[in-house]
Amino acid sequence: MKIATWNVNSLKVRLPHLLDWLAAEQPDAVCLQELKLEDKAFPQAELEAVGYQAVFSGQKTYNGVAILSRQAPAEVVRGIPGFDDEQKRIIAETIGDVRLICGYFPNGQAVGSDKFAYKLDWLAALTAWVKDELRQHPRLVLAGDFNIAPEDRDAHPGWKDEIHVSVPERDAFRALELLGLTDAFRLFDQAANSFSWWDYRMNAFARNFGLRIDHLLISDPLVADCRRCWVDTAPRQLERPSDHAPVLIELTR
DNA sequence: ATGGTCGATTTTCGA
Repeated sequence: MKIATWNVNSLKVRLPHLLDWLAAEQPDAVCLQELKLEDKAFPQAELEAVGYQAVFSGQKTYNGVAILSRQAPAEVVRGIPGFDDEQKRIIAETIGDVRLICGYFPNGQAVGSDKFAYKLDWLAALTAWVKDELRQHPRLVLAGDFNIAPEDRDAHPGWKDEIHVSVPERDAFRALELLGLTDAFRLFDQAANSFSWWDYRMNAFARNFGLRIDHLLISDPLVADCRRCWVDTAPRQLERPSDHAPVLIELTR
């Protein structure tokens, strides 16, 4: 089983890249973030035509998440239960015996800002909910754009003391790991300076000035089954790309 | 050197 996460930064603009990429990689499930479209504009027919069922939670202009899957989705949840939020950032479903949670974590803008406070509140609510989810679903994947680079090696050296790498954000990431989740990427040897996001500005991709902020955290039973985790930089090299690259895991079943 | 680039919507905002 192959599961991916990709912040597409406008599904409308990126649909051709997504369709090409699905054909090339043949993932079993894909978590998408930053759809930036309303549900009525979701390209369901185009995705069904290439063999993917979709569940989605979108809004105009901002945010928006979806999960594509070959298998039929069950137990779909939209938003963090009990956390009142107009921003569409969470969708979850069960495929087979795997619980898949797709999140577009708040950016946070700047350390100490109102949006930063919202980010930390959101992370606390997410963590409490995922703890419950893990009790009910031992085989669980939490995937998405976390907007957190968990360690110094996950940020290019010029990115210091800023949003995405602050102590409170990294502590929140650790709190998710302490629930019994593992950063699948770090189960394996990886090249130095492996990132998943590069700013559109200042030629950041060509200079590999990036951050690793897109993650798949997996529960212990899935750690035993995980054979590979990698960033696919190919779509980031295309014309008019998303600023994020997809990240994938391959499970033995 | 306080810029730069995208995407959706405007007379900027969020990333």
